Amino acid sequence: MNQEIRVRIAPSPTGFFHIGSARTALYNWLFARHHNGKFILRIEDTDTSRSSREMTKIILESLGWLRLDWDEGPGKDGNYGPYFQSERKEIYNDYAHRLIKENKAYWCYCTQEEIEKERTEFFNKKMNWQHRCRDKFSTEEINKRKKAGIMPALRFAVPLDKKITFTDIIHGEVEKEAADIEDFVIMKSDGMPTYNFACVIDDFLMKINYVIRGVEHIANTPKQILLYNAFNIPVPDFAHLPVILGKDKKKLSKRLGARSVLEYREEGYLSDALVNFLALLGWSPGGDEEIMSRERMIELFSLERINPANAIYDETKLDWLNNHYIINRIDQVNFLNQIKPFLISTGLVTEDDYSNKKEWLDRICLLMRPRLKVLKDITKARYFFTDDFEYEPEALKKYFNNKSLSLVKEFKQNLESIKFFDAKNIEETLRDYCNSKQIKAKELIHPLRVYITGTEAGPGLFETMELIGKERCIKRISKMIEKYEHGTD
RNA sequence: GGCGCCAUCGUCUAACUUGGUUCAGGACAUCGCCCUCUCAAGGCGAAGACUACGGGUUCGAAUCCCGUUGGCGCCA
Repeated sequence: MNQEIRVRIAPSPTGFFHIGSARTALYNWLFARHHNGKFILRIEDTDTSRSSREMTKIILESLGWLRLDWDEGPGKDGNYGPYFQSERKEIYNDYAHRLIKENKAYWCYCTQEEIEKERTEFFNKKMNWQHRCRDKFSTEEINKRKKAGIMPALRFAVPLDKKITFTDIIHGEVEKEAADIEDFVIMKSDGMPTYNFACVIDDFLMKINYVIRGVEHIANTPKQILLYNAFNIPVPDFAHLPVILGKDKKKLSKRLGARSVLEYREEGYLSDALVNFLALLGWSPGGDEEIMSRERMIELFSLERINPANAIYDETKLDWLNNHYIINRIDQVNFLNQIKPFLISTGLVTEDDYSNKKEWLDRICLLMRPRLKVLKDITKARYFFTDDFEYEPEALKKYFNNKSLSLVKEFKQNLESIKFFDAKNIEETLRDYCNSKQIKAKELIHPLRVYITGTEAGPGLFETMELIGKERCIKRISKMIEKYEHGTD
């Protein structure tokens, strides 16, 4: 086929843009890029509410951060717009009337209560139930109902004798008897199209030839195929992606800990790491290759290699991947640029400080680099930036005692005599001192770290001290000595 | 209730299309050792899956078929 491949994502701006939507977007994007096709963004905003503008912005921003660029959609006009469903109402209406004219759709004047009642009756008899009400009411009855103000919904008249089959790229053959499908609503009584209807019309008009979406829509597909047939328009190929489940095996949702894509940005995940992680959640290139650049993923991606089983979402591997990306997959300059906003947003430094002390800040960040799961973890380095930090109770319990105090107190004088307070000289001084006292270096290093940083964990002590500076180190030590002597007296 | 989808280590997955090379491979997490001033990072290693269960086909099944169970979803 020489036909250009066109795929789309159609998020609705009612919820938020979470990782499930992001993964669907990613797979569509990878597929389009792999085939040099087009990736289209369509906003399903038929439930027009005030918040939808805001939500649309979030979708655009999320995709932008993930660098999943779309070829047509909001802000990027193509020849098949508009790309907001709310601006396409006339189109749906038009198509609906074509079906009515051909007797393929009919108005349903049943009330909600009547439908409910019918359904329970059938349920109780353990019978399959599909709502059908063509020719149910006489013309007089319909007029009566119209006068009573009942607004009708438009239902599609399902051709009962058919068996619908389609080949899903991920799941293979899927079959469904048309008789098992109710005469589903295509236009609601408020004049809005239903998902199945709008989706078919839009996909057709936008020349979408591959529909890649979540499995929750696999049961909608036969209905949509019926619509394609009714309009006598070409049916696209389908690929139904497995769903991402929470730890309790329920579908990931806001309530069950699904987080918005933008939250990952705020936490300090790298978008490349998230993309890599999401790609692996349901897809694998086949071998042992796991860490891949976007280019590599585009090169290797294929729908056939998607695992049909649902995946449980577990972020531990994402944390590892993100750390790996921070250390190995971005260069120093890029790392420094990316961490800057976190230094400021976490209140560690001000914008002014940043430009004044850039070199010093860079050295701290580089020291912390292998220790960062997310960029926000830079807050662990708080003791570099301010004297106002917490002393960990556990650390104090272990190292804040008579023995360490006398050592630190004495060593303080050696520190004071260091002329060039750099890591090398500090280390030399400390090791000389320990040799002369016949003790192991770590016997002094451990308590000293706690005195100066309040914690047992962190980068090498000598580099740490150099960056904190002679004066502040000595001040902190003095303060602790004083505190100890007062506390014990 | 009907219908549809799914089922390999705790998690993500490879091998399933084209049955034998698999007493099931990799990664994360876990545990141990090494490196080391601690924590990370890095190196090495261990443990972890009778391939949900039960049948069948076959000389041979994780791989093909059927059923059961469980999970997920659609119809409201």
